[in-house]
Amino acid sequence: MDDSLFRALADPTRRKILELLTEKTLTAGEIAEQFPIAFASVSHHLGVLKAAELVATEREGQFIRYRLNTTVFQEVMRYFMTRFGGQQNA
Amino acid sequence: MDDSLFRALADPTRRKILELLTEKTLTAGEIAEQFPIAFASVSHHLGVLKAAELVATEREGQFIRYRLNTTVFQEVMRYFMTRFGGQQNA
DNA sequence: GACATATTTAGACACTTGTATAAATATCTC
DNA sequence: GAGATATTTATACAAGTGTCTAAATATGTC
Repeated sequence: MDDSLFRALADPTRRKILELLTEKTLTAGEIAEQFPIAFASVSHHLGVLKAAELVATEREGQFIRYRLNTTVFQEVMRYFMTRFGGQQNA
Repeated sequence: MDDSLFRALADPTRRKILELLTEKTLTAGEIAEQFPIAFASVSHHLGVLKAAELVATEREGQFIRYRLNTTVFQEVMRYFMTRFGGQQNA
């Protein structure tokens, strides 16, 4: 399991970004304006999420649109299910 | 969702410890001897895991026995399932 | 109590991380 | 091309993290 994945999830701002993206795709600016930190800081977080392949991007003119990469979430869930999720309760 | 939980999961040594504990409960020493780092460093990791309530402990004479706390893993899985499970984002 | 074993805690240190501001890059409109 | 908007990259810095060695605490044995 890739270390960058869990490290990316270890920051609350980044998890909030991911949660926003479950609603709909958003541009970098639309994401940034929902946080009290500098745009450049949000951009840094987006870079971390992208490096972990938790999100994917697509340029739309001057905007860059972010969307969840659901594939990687399935990997995360499979990680937990196979190792810790199994039979002990459910 | 508690931040300490994801931070605890963000280190590969700690994830390995958790995986060891899925097999069976282990004492601190039994865990530590499986890693190339100092016992004190493993003890630190165990403290992080315990603070995140991913593991629980029980004293057994001079030993301290660690076991998984499956309840918290269920919370992690529920987090992923409810937010990112099974929805497609165009 | 004295000593050995098991484990944690205390400092110290290098490295990483989240943030900020400023500069750079990309695209659009004129 | 010039200027405006959108976003990233560069740089710096305080705070956090993982590791170490050494010291402290807890238990068991004599």
